[in-house]
Amino acid sequence: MDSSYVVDTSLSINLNVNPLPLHEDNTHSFPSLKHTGGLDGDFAHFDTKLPMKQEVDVMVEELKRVSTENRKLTEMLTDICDKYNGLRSCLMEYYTSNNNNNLGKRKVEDDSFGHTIKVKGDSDECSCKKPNKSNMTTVSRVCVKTDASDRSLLLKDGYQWRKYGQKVTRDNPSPRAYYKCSFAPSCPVKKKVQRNAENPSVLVATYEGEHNHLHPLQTELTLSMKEVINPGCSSTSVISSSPTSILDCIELDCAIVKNKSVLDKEKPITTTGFARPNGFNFFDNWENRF
DNA sequence: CGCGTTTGACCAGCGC
DNA sequence: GCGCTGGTCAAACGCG
Repeated sequence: MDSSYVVDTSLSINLNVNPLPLHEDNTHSFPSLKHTGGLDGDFAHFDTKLPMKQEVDVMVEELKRVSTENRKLTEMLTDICDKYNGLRSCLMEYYTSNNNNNLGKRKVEDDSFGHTIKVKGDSDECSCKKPNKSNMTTVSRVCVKTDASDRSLLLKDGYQWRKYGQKVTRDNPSPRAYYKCSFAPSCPVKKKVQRNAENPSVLVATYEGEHNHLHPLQTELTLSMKEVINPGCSSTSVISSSPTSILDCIELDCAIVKNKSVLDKEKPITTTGFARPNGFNFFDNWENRF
């Protein structure tokens, strides 16, 4: 599952956006394609050589072909969404089963992916100072390499966060910033962001709790999918926006999944394509969107 | 004027 | 009980 999960997210899908050259008869039905000159000249040729009725027939045929393509693309999009949801479910099941195996331990050293760690009675860091209010708290850690000269504690992940505190801790000279999720008023998720003590260019974000709302991009995706289902809405907007949103969501999961090595060795991601040594990382992609 | 950030004060848990 | 520490609150401030 893992390999397909990653491989299937590539953009190598043949959307057949411009299939005209593949159909030999297109050059017969649409004379302008016979030439490589400017559009004006082609259409002039088109206008002068074909009778009106034949021109209409050609355009109707072209319209049918585009409609068919549009339908196929919509089906592909729906299929991709289904596959994505299926893979996501598998991933969540894997997390759940993996966490169940670790319930006996007081502290989970490492889950399989370093993504979501169910901790019984305590957070994953700071072993001991304060017990959590609930017995089971979802805690995840994400390490992101940033520009060493950038001293900000801003870490964009697509959600909306409100900073409510900053503190210098004893074991780390760099301050720790405290954030609450502000996308939904009742969302209990908190985030702590602090630079790695040994490597200040690495931002360590600790997420506590689970969002009780969809990811902002998933919300957008849901709305877009409704447009697909609703025949009254234009499909062009869907085609232009949804696939990137889907792939972005997949990229987010992939990036988090691949943080296992980061959590194991406490060093930043450098090989996934989402984070690079020069400070660019996949969060920059998110930042460009918000 | 609304919203987000900053920052000092305050609170609670833990060790001695 | 006291001091240390991490976490949270809330008034002040800045920005668009």
